[in-house]
Amino acid sequence: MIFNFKMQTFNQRIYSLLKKVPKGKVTTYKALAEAAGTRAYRAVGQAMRCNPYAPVVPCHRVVKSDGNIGGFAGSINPDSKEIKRKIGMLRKEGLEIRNKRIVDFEKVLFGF
DNA sequence: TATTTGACCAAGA
DNA sequence: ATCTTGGCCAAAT
Repeated sequence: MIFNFKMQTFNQRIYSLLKKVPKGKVTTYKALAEAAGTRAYRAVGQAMRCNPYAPVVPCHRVVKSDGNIGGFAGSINPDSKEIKRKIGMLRKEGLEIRNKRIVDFEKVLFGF
């Protein structure tokens, strides 16, 4: 499979919103959904899993509403190497993560 | 067209 | 703190 032209409208809205989140800040699945004018929190997660635009869409800046990390690269297991990579990226952007949680989570949330 | 499935959420027990 | 339950809604099957 080379190209897949499915799912343009919903995901594209999510992607363009997510691209606005600056380095050093994060957003949540819920916040993205609501900024897009919907309550499809879970569909946002699916949009990330299918994310075809790896570098331009910073999926690693999307976390859960309770401050937990969430999934990454198809993995949901917090101890997986994929999640560790996500944590590493966030740390590199200046965020502090302790025990799989964002420190001062509310303060680094990006406001749409 | 109908059912199932999530990188989710919030409230209870 | 952990587990369950019901709700949510777009995508996949």
